[in-house]
Amino acid sequence: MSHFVDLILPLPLEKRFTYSLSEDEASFVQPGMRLAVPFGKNRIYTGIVAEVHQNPPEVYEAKPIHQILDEKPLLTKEQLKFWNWIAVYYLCSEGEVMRAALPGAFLLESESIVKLSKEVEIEDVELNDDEYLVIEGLQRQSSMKIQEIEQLLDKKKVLPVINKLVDKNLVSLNQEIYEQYKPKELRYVRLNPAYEAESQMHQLLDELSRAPKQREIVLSYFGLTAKKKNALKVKDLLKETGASAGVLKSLLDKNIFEEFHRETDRVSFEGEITNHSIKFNEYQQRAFDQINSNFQDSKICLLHGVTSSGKTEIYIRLIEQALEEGKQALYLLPEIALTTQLIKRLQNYFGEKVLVYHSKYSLNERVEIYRHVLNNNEKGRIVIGARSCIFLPFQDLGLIVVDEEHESTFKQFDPAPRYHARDSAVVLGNIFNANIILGSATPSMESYFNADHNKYSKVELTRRFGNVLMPEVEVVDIKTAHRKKKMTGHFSERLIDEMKEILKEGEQIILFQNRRGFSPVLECNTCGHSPQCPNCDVSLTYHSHNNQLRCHYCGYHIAMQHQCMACGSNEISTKGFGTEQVETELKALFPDAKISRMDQDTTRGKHSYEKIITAFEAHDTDILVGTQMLTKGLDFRNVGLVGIMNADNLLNFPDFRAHERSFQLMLQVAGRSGRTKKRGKVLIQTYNPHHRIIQQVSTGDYEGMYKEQLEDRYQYHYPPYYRLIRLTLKCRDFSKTNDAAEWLARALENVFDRYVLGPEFPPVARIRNEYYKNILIKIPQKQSLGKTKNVIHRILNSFKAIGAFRSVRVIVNVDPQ
DNA sequence: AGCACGCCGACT
DNA sequence: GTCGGCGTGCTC
Repeated sequence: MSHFVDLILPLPLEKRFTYSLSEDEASFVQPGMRLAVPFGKNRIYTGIVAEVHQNPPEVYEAKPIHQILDEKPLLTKEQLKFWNWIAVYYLCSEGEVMRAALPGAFLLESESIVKLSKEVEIEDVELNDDEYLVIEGLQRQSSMKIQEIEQLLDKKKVLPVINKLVDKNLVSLNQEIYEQYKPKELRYVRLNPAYEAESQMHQLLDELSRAPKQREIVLSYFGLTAKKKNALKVKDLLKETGASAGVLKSLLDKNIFEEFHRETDRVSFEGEITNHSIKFNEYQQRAFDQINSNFQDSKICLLHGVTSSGKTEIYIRLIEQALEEGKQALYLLPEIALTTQLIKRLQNYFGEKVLVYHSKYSLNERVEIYRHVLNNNEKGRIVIGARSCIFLPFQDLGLIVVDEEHESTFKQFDPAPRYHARDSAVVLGNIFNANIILGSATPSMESYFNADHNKYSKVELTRRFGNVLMPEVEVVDIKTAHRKKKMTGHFSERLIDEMKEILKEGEQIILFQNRRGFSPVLECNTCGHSPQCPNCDVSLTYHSHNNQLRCHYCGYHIAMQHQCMACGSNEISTKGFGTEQVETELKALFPDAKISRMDQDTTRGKHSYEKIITAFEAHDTDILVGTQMLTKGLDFRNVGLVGIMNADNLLNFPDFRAHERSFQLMLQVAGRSGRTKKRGKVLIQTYNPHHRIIQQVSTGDYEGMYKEQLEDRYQYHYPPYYRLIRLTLKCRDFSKTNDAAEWLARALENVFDRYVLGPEFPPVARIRNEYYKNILIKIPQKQSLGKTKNVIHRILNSFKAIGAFRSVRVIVNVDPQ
């Protein structure tokens, strides 16, 4: 009987691929294991076993596999099920899910290696220049990668050259597979057992009398090993004696010491559990009890708690509860909120049971965390991290916390799978029958709607911890202020006065300026021309720190221009304002204050984000200017005032979620103010002081905002009443993009009729010299989601079959944010 | 996605 | 003449 295996390969291809297995292999291979398989002419890929079976493929001969990479499955049954759900729901391939889900180090790929054939007489063979260079190179370094040969010959197509050499039997072409994960090893030393007897020991010390440094090391070794019996790290020994590595080396060379290596764990927590036991206030206690009783009949609970109402303590107790039942817990956070503050808090409580999983972590660290979770180790019982955490191989998940559930960064934008971690977590939770808690001070419309319609249960926390009052919000009308000439740059008189007051009292200030879509752009005062990016349809923005004009989309940059490129005029000014300009104006207004800025430019380095935060916490900064980064779960104690520089550029964003977003953002920034005893203050500068959202922010009226927005969403057919799928077409050829979009929209309209919108150019219609066009499909609640997706799938397949549109790519985004 | 293959214009 | 560009088709 022959055996076959269906594999998921990490490619954007829909199909699984079938390979043949030997009898032995078939008895060993299980779903979830990794296999290395040949793919295409000369490549090797890592595939995941989806199924082992005995049905030979009908139209082709299955290739045998190359190698089995795992002893036992790397993926659980639950994961395979979950991957499949993501692929079906978000209209992408399982292979794309695989790429997102597995730490890169698990995906071995082959590389072609060229080697010199053995025992050939090169002298008698005729070689051209390129061939000669390759042979000469191989005589020097025995094997070369294709890329190295490309460099050597300084051309791109080297394969013809290599093939000729292979034909002449001079070289061979092999595939080499790399295991990317390398266990971290620590160096240890021990005394050569020959010296262990007491007499030998004395003799040794005598021998070393003329090498005092070496003698000292030996003595310290005895000292250290006497205390604890286990092996001694080289690092510790050298640290104790202060001797150099050289001295130890001579002892090793003399065979007095022996060196050996041991694998160690990269992910470890070295602090102490301080375990400040949690004291709930009555409101927290009530919420906690309510959540627990809700979990009895509904597994998903929305925790709506105002800023600093103590949601984290509730999460911690819920996690503790899950652990007591012997289960694992997952704590999801939006990317930007991965603050050390929260992680420390959890680690102080749970010690090394907590692991942080994050895309910024190294290849190797991620592999180790993955294994800990897979083996259901003590370490890693609690995983905290951003969206990709949902792909870890949980064995017995008892609780998922989705903190700041309204955050749109939970949605992956690019590349596929374009999944929403909150929504996917709900599905993951279902698979494990786990409890799920979605928490936010400003829940998303979708989640609140679900709670409203009894899909989720809901618990409210309306009091701040320690009964601190919600900040007092004041709206400043800058239209009037401008008219009355009471503005200094972008600062109203009210804001300046308030800031002076706060600084006098030694408190801190946060100023919020949303940069999105509103960066400083150069404009000629004579002809109105502003420099454009040659590759994208956007204006270049001015960055003062390096005096450059940059494109935010493709990274194109030129030096700052002092003459208009169109008319040559010298009168150029910057329009729009970002954090940088706020900072400059601040320095003029408050020359004595210590000012710091937090935005994409200042947080580029690995720890720069942390540095800014720490400096602010330590009160080394008086005024912090920043973008939305400021809003994310930072817990400052001494902020007396939060200023929102301009609320209007948030509100006027062309998106159906703009109002919801503005409300959430403003309320979240406002929440940074006054977290200790004293009541904080928030100043909102706006041209539209009577805008409903501004009013709702100033009274903290979530319910009002929700009701009103819901009305709009109903009226204009948007979520949560309608689901959305956005198709984006992308191509280097402008008219092809148009034609293809038109074709696709018509085909969709045939089925979905008026629920198809577009095609439309997005706000930025050309990026990196590629043209974009969007089609939006709205799906009414009663329409079957599955069937709709099947239809879209079918239409996309007919689309791909049209030769003229072959160069047009279609990006599918389900539930676009 | 990668990669081979094939066709076309631009140069040593 | 060859090199490198890109469009097309295929991968068990």
